[in-house]
Parts: sequence; structure tokens; C-alpha cells
Amino acid sequence: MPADTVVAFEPRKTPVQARSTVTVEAISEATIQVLLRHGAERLTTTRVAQRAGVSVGTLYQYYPNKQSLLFAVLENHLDNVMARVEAACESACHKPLAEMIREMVEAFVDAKMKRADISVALYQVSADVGGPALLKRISQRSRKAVEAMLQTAQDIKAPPDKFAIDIMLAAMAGAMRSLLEAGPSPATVHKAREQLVLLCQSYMAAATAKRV
Amino acid sequence: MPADTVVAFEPRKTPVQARSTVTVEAISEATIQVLLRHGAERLTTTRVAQRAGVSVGTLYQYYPNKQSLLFAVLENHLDNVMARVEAACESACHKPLAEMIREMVEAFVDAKMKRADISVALYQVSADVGGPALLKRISQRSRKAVEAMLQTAQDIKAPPDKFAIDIMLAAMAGAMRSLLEAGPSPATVHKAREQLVLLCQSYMAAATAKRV
DNA sequence: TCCTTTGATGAAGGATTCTTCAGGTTTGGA
DNA sequence: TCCAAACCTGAAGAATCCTTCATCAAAGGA
Repeated sequence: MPADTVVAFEPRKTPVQARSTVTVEAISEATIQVLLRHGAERLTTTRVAQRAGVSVGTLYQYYPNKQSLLFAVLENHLDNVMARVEAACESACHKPLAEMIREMVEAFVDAKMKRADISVALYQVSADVGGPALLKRISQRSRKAVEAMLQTAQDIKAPPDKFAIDIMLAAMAGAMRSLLEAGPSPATVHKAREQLVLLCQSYMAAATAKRV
Repeated sequence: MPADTVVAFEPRKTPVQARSTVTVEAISEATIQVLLRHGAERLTTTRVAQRAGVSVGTLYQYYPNKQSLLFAVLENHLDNVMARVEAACESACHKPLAEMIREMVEAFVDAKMKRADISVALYQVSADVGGPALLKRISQRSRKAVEAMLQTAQDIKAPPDKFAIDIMLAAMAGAMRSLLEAGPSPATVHKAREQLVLLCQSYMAAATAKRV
């Protein structure tokens, strides 16, 4: 929704030697840390560079501007999560509906928890930096993966509604978000995982059964 | 999660005369507009004042700093929505479970849609400005309201789990968020409303039925 | 060893932004 | 009408922040 000035998002230069690869990785990691300790409002290119142990100039050698840095980190995270979900969807094909949902939801929760700090940090960013475009892209990708999976279900009475899948995914992601932002204990995460599975299962059962 | 410097949040001065009431309202409205047109990143106290048709100094007469302005607008919005949900919960007491959920969810969706622009604008803010505290307060408030309602349900087999209610509310709010951010058509909203009701109903039915 | 690429540095320019305050205008009661 | 309180103004100080670029260091093939 922002959209005032258009800025370049593409990385400026790709690492060639080993040391620069390390540098770029350090910058990504530092971005997360700064986001966590200072918040998006106080995230500064200088601060990020400092925490990464390099100088500002180095940062600008790989990212044309601050936005592109944040965008890259966000995109990378979302791609990671998506990859796991897509893999789970593929491996769950041809199984009963309930199991499909379980595997998909568990893959999502686990992917998010793998680096919970990253997830939490990036929630602050998702609103600004190319949020609309990226989020739409991601939700379409996950919708397609789930749709393809559901079409191979054995025990399905009616074809699932596209819209219903969107709702389910949004609900799942939203619930996960507010969970993560609360800084949950491992026990809480475990319970939430179960409950999210149940949530999605019961909704899908209801949505695929009675078709209007 | 930010927490670096502590700042005052309380309004500096409360309007007494009529004109200042108008001014304060104009500032609130301008905040939403600037948030929508420029994004949180480019929201400036000067810009807000300009759009409100007053000078910056006037703004600082009612809000000690930028954060307190954003906080006030956010808090006001959330209170409005909460009030509607609480009212719906009260009026739905002693009804069957499915109807309870329906009324609660519909109240929430309608409250959010009443001024969809405000909802969308404030999503950008909720992360920074006192996000943790406010959001936690709100979710506790809504949890209690729903909990009280559910305890008067006629057709309930097992007492509902607190945690399950949290999950349901987070899922509902999260799904609503991604819906709103997509800029939905009236028809889409109508469908989503139905689906959200179904989502919450089926989950609550499942969660209250089989108690471990 | 030498030289071309690649990588790193950080002071400084240019642009914003937040916030204050001294001084003016309006309001409403006495 | 008169005055104190309420309100409004907007230039300017102080603090950041983003980004560039001239310069130096490291790497690795010839």
C-alpha cells in the first residue's frame, strides 16, 4: 500500500570469493538481530553493518538500498518456509484428508519454529517492503500446492473451494503469528501444533462435505 | 520487542473548547490517511499536521511525540472493535453453540469492515507502537468475553479449553487481516464472513466435543 | 612474482525528521 | 467591553539517517 517512490530491489553484486559470501551472510544475520533488538523503526544500515562486523560501504556493495536488504531477507525466509510446505504437500498426496492436513500444518509450524527469531523479526518488515506483492505471491503458491494435494484425496465428497483454502491458510498463518509474537514455551508450541491441525482438519471436513 | 527508549504515551492535553476537539479528530483522521497513502515508513508528524490542516505545533500540543499519536489511534480502533465483539458475546449468551459463534464472528467482521481503511492502515503500526502490550491486552479481553459466553451454552459436552479459544480468535483475526490487506470486493467479504463463521464453528465443535 | 578483480573502508554530503518555543489569535465568561 | 485561558503558528535547532566515493587491502590466476 505504500508506493510513493519506486526503488531498485535487485542485489547489486553477487558474491564470488569465499570471504564475501561470509560477509553477505553476516549481514543477513545482523539484520535479524537488529530487527529483534531495536525494532524496524530503529533499524539503520550503519547499525546492521556494525553488528555484522563490516562497514556500511560493504553493505551497499551488495544491496542498492535499505529496502532491498529487508526485502531479500524476507523473501529468503518465506521461500524457505514455502519449500517445506510444498514438499509436505507432495509427500502427502493420495492419503486421507485428515492426514494430508496434518502433514501440511505440521510442516508449516515446524518450518516457522526452526528459526522462530527470524519469523518474529520479519513480521515487522512484511508490512512495508514490497509486502503486497510478496505476500500475494506466497499465498498463491501455497494455495496451489494445497489444492493439488487435496485433489488426490481418497475420501473427498466434493471438490474443495479455492476460497476456502485461502481462508484456511490465512487462518493458520495468522494464528501462528500471534503465537510466535507471544514468545511461546516449547510446551505451548506443542499444544498449538495439535490445535492448529485440528482447526484446519475440522474446517476442511466441513467445507468439503456440504457443497452448495 | 523493540524496547530501547521509554517514551511517554499519555496525551499531553485534553480538548476543552469545541474547535480543539475538531482539531484532534482531524489529526486522527489525517493519521489514517497518511498511513494509507505514504505508509508507516514515510509517516511524518509534519505531513500528518499538514493533511489535517493544522501546524505541527498544534499536533504536539495534544501528543507528546509521534509514537503516542500512533498508539492513540491504534488503541481507539481496537477498543471500538472490542466493544462490538463484547456486546455480541453478551447478547448471544444461553444460545446454542453454533449461533454464539456466528454472532461473535459476524460482529467482528462487521466491526472491522465498518472502516476497513482504518483497519488496513493500522496493521502497519501494530508491530511497533506498544504492540506487545496492547495486543496482549486485547486478546485477553476478547478471550474472556468469549469464554464467559461459551460457559452459558446449552449444548456443550465439555468445558472449552482456554487455549483453544485463543487459537480460534487468533485464526479469525489473522484470516481477516490477510483478507483486508487484499482489498476485497463486497461479494468477497460476504463469502469470507460465511466461511469464517464455518471455520470457527467447526473448530469449536471439535474442540468442545472430544476432551482429552 | 605481478597484476587484474574482487572486496572492504569510513568520512562526509545531502536530505529528512522530530520536537520546541516565543509570540500571535480566538474564545467565552465576568 | 475586557481579560485570562485555550489554542494555533511555523521557523529553526538538534539529531539521525541514507548513500556515495576515493582509497586501500586481499586474492588468485598467469
